[in-house]
Amino acid sequence: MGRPPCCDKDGIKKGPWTPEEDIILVSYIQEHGPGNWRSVPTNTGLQRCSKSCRLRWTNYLRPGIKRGNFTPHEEGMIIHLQALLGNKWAAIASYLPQRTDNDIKNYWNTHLKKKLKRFQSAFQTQEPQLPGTTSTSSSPHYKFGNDDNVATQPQLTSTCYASSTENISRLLESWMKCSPISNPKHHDNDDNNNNNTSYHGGCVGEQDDHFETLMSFDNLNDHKESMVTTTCDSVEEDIINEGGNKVNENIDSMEEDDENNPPLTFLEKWLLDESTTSRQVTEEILRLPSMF
DNA sequence: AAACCCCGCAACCGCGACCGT
DNA sequence: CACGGTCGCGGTTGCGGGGTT
Repeated sequence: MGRPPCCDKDGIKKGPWTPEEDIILVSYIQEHGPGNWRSVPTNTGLQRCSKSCRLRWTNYLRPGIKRGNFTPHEEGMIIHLQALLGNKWAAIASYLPQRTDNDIKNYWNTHLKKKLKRFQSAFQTQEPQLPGTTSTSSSPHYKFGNDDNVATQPQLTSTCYASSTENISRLLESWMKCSPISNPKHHDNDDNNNNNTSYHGGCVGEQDDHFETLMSFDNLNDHKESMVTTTCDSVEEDIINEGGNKVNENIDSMEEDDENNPPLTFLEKWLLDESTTSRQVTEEILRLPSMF
């Protein structure tokens, strides 16, 4: 609303981050924890705006990030959640803690959206009745599925980007040796930690596993609870606000079955339980694109 | 081999929400 | 309650790499 961009100031650098900048940022966050982004450029001397620092951290430097291929299961989750929540990438990302919202958004826009178009155009004449659905028009988001090529397609080829991460890892290694991991002071803003759901273990891209080892400070796990609560609330709100419009009958029936359970419970059950009907629907969808 | 085109991804931008004063 | 500052989210852009001609 007329507020000038935070990055308009002179001397604020834009564009790709250098490994050196990454090291500075990571070192600072290791010491102070994520959050209070406003003070990051000041305290680190980085010629970046606070937004840029936060973005760099959440989308690339944050530990536990998985890069590269999306598995069919991840794809199915995204399809499910997009159908449920719409373009709430942050909410979707909270169910795929190793993926960033940006990653998911990009993947949706570059892969899944196209598949939707292909699928819809191909089925405009055929109007298939998906199992478990009463009407294809009532659940339009399900009108597409997995392209075999997508999951197997290498998405992160060897680039200077990956080598940058390795450089950072190398440089950080020496830093870590002489700097025992401090206990980052948590900041009040829960939103800062929305994506910090998996700082421990998990599979990361091969170029990042070294990095992850360096970055796996356990105390960040404390942020989990607030994230889950937030997600639960937002999902519940979405379901209520939209009157279940985006939720097909399978979910409605599940909701009735689980009406004593919190919404998150049934949603997670729906998403994760391989035996649920809706899961079967997705599997059906995932099988469809082989014809394209 | 060079030029061109397409695609994927990292980063930026603008806006709304939230929080403290 | 109003206002200003900060943060997070979603949409968009632009660059670089790979593929094609």
